[in-house]
Amino acid sequence: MYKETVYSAFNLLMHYPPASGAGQHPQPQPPLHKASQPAHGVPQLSPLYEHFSSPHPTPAPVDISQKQVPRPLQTPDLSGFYSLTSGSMGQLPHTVSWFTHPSLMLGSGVPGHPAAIPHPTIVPASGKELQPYDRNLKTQAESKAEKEAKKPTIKKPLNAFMLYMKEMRAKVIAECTLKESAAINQILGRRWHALSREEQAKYYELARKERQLHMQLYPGWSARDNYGKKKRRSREKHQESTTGGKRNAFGTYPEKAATPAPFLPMTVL
DNA sequence: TCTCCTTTGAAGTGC
DNA sequence: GCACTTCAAAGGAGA
Repeated sequence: MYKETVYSAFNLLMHYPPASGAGQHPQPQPPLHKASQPAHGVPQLSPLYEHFSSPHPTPAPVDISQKQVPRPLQTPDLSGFYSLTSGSMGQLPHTVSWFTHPSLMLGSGVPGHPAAIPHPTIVPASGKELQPYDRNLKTQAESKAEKEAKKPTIKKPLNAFMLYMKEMRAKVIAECTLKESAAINQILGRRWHALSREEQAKYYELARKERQLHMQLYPGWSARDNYGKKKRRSREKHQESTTGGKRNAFGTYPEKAATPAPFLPMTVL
């Protein structure tokens, strides 16, 4: 099974090799707002890749009126949203994600909201559902740190690529019979680079709206709040994986790819 | 059970 | 202002 997974991913990557060489991170694309053509270095699609590539239809203008959709006063049915990859966003990628994305499911988690339903971005730090208070287990011995750890965590809003991954993951899994997320994410990363500016713009716009909404819902929240809540691998290991190289004698990573300037279309205001 | 892997982008930190 | 770090999602693999 694992072999199949590896072979599948390998075949796909061989047909759509990294722009900057095997094992390397693709070179950052020029800022999209500066490029009128697909970024330099983006390889032409092979027939195989074309098979996997499923360009989005020309995006319809984002319907801002979606914001006005009445908020549910009862527990929202999250099934559609958590089965997002099986349908909702895939079918209505240009309008629905605003309302169906986990962190955008309004009507819950808003302080003082009558529904008092936890917002989907709010999860226990453990990542598991909150359980009723257990008197038998809770003692004074429970450390303050542990209590802190069990406080609900407000997640970061998803960026454009994360929104894209969420929408396309199921499709890649179905097409490639892959299940391993690391391999799937590699494929999605290459697909992302192969998207047109317009297609990417759609996701940048969704991400921008999500950030705005997140700020409105949680005015005092900072990404720093979640720092240290995940145990991270060693820095050196992470750097080697993200730069494709080891630290030099100066302790730096000379080939660190610069982050392309974000593309912030002003089409919807 | 927990962490890593793997991707991009946003945001935080440190100098 | 730049370079670097962390965290968002996902689920299999391995310790």
